[in-house]
Amino acid sequence: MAPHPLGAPTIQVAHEIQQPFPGVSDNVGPCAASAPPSPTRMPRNCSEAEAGACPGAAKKLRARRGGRSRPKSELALSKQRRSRRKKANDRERNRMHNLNSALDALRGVLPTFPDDAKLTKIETLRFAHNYIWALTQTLRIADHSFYGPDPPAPPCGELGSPDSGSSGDWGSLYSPVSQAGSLSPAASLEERPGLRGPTSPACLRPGTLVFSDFL
DNA sequence: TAGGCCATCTGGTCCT
DNA sequence: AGGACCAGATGGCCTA
Repeated sequence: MAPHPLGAPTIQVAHEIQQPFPGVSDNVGPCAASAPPSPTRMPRNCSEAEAGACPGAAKKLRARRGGRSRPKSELALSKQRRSRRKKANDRERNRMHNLNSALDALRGVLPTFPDDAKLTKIETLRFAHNYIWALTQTLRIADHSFYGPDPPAPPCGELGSPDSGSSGDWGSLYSPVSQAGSLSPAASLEERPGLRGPTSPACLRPGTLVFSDFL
């Protein structure tokens, strides 16, 4: 039940989910909000070596070394480790389930046919990225009534370019109606080698690009 | 059978 | 201390 691609600008939320994306607020950490998630997080400012120079660091260090904690037997420690690991596994599983729920919610608002093969995770992200870009371009074109300069090349560098080499073609974007039609997955259905079964709209440019151009 | 996708486990790092 | 986040490893399932 995908909403109309060009429907109301309000974000449609998955039915059983209260928040637009479940767990989003939980996931909005320092990385999500401000800085992009780095492959390796930067080391903390106050390392053990710098403990003396950092207020509170010595206290933290003492706590980390378990200065006050009661000595435990090897068995108890082992049991505690297993228990903690099990709980961490549960949390991690739940976290991934939440992530998948958000991904499903995203799939739900993307214009695909109900009987389409489920988009993979990476396909969902790339498709959403380009879909948003295409909608943005549509709005921009509508705003400028085709008087403005050519729209910039699709910002698809990282997620896959829809054909950045011919960005000028985007100046002749279809009307919203025809775009809605172009969003039909059928447009590039047979041209999507990477995806099993039916496909989803690739580039919102009917007939010129295949889905894989976006991935 | 190889390759892609996925779920899960795991240990490390950072944050509260 | 415990939770959140992340990335690597592993094994199962499916398809070409």
